[in-house]
Amino acid sequence: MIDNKAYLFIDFINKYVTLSELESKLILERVNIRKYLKGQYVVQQGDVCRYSGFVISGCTRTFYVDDNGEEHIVMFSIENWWASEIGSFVSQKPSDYNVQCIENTKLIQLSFEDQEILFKEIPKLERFFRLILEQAFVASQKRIVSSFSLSAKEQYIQFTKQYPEIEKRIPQYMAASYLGISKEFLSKIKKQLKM
Amino acid sequence: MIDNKAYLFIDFINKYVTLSELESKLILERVNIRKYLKGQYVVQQGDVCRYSGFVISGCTRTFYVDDNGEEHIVMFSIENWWASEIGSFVSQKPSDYNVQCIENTKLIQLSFEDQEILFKEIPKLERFFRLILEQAFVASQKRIVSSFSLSAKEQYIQFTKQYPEIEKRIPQYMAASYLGISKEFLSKIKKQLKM
DNA sequence: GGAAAAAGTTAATCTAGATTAACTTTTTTA
DNA sequence: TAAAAAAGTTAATCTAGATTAACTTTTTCC
Repeated sequence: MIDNKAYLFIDFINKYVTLSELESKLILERVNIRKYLKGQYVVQQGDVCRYSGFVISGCTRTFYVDDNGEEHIVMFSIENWWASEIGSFVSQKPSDYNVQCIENTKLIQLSFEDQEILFKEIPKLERFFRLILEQAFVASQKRIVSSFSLSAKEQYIQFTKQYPEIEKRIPQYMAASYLGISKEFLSKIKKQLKM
Repeated sequence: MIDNKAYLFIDFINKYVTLSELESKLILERVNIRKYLKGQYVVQQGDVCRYSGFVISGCTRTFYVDDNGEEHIVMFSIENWWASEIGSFVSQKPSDYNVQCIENTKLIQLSFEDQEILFKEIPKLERFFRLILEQAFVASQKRIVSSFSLSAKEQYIQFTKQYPEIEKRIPQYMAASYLGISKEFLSKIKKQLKM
């Protein structure tokens, strides 16, 4: 692994733990950069997620297709965030979700096997992932609470405040899907908010 | 720390990583057992969660009280599970949630400071918590998807299948709160399911 | 640059689940 | 063991948001 902004990944890890030069090198030797075009899939429902992915540039959505064929967006990932299907990655079992690029996207990828090797070589990576997961879990719990305690309008406002960069980059119907409301109703909400 | 079923905690950790005798001893020296009566609070909204807690016996609920004074249950914890407010514990900032015992409950508690010391003494504990958090995060994501893609009735059925032991032990209105529906509507659903 | 596709809007109608309120059953406790 | 409190039920009414369908605007791409 040579250039290509892979250092962004190292910088990100360094926000949580301190990597030595050698450790950074060991990581960069194991990761691959992969480019996807808008619309392409990183993981498809039913496939095993072989790589965990860190977004260097672009944007992905993780979504579930239910029995009625309807899509439900679980998360978006932009620069400096994860874009993998953790459930499938850690169990190496078929994924329940799709991960699709909604912009041209550049990912840093690390295979399950290489990640395990790196955990042995650099135990503090365990700490890094623990800290990341703590954050992710807390955010996920918060989203559940919001969906129970706020109206659709309040949830939309919260979403725009919490993730303004994401809201600007995604089509409106995807925001609706993320919030668990119909696109028509989100349209109505936005109209109300303008007035 | 002497007896009192604290070994359950060690057994639980050993499901994820392998502890030596010495390591087990180091952990047991740091933890405390604490007993709570039904109704008592382990953490109150606004307080900092000083201890992470592992349930030896009993049951807790973690809930949020919204601006209208309504309670929303985020999770239940029974034997062999966590009963702490992770968001507050890891940041050592005031908690958004209450953790209350809904049965007489015995917890293994570990202070934030002691946990950090143990992470240094036993780095594989980082791995243990990473693995636990992966599970918790995946379950949390799944709950979000269910709330979007299933009807209240389907969600209730899923809940009873996924957590039959919990469903048996909690009052029905708490199950409704966990599912994000009114107790009256859950009553209706249960009636339908009986016929 | 124009046609087709994708995204967004509007309005009418519908419905899952909330709310209210009166009531019954179960549990707790003095 | 009785009365008070907590939990659960039932039914009528209400509403946030879904659905449907026709339409407009924006984006894509030959």
